Amino acid sequence: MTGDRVRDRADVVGDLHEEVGVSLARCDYRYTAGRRRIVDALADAGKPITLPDILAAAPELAPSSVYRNLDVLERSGVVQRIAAAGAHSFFEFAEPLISHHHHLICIDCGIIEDFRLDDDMERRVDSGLLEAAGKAGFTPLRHSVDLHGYCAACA
Amino acid sequence: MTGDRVRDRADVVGDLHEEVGVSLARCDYRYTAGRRRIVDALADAGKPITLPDILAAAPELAPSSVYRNLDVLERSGVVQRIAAAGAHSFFEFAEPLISHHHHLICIDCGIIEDFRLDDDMERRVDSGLLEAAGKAGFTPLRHSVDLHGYCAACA
DNA sequence: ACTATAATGAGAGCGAGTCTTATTTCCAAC
DNA sequence: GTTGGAAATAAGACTCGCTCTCATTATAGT
Repeated sequence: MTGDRVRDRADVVGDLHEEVGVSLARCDYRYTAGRRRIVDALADAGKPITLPDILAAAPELAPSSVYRNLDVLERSGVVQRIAAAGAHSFFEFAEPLISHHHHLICIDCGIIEDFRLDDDMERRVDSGLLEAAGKAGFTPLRHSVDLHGYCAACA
Repeated sequence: MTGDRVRDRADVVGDLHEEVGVSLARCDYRYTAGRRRIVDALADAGKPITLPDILAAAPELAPSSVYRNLDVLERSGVVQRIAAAGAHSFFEFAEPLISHHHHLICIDCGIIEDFRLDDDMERRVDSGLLEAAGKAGFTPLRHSVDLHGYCAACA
């Protein structure tokens, strides 16, 4: 029961680490303890977080190393950066490590949360975007749909 | 003929300036020559541009003044800032000065272009987003749909 | 174990953007 | 017109998120 749930979670996290390890190895990067700590912090958060968030979760890490490793993880397709104006960037797992989703961005406190569109809607959006891209001679790789407004806490 | 076309364009730009002036006045800001130059640069570009772009179009402007005025224009609802990771922010007219649209963002050269979805698609996307926002206790103000990939020049 | 290669950590360095302050411009009242 | 007060400007100092450098340390592969 409780034991099983813990076991399950450990397995899921174990799978995550394995997938990350494979992604890193594909680019000739090593999966070091520091990188594992970053991945743990991202997994624990369950939403996009900033460098200070990561340092708060793993104070033993050197800021410069975290920046470098986030860059390595981004290059390996493990994490994705979300740019914020005049503030810290946010980081979260990239697809396919995390299922396709979009962002709720609070224009007051800056927090970013994930949300999913149902498959039908997602397909329609995607085909609409593909069409628009084709007309513009654009080769699309991915799309992002962000909702800007006030989160439950700031409303 | 040619004269008429020029006249028409001048009228459109005149309307733009008038609208901007009203927006600024509503926030007790003045519509100065420097701010007008920025608005002209944005109008001439017809797509999101950066501070260096604005300075290239209007070298007589002081960078600090342009930054300050972009901030004023953003506060007045005239322009909108588009954050870019580790690079200059992009600026363009906000709605309703420019019709609702989305962005094609080249992940190679960084250029940003506008595109429109047809009204039907836009409505569907919007209702889908509203529903998702409601579930999360989020109060949405606006949405952004960006397509990331390679532009015609970089493909 | 040995060696080549990658990763780390501390701090210097970079650059986009903001703040400060003295000066100038604008508008309105007289 | 002149004058007085409020807003805008310009130049540069400054902040801060982030990257680079480099000496040191850890990690494979042989």
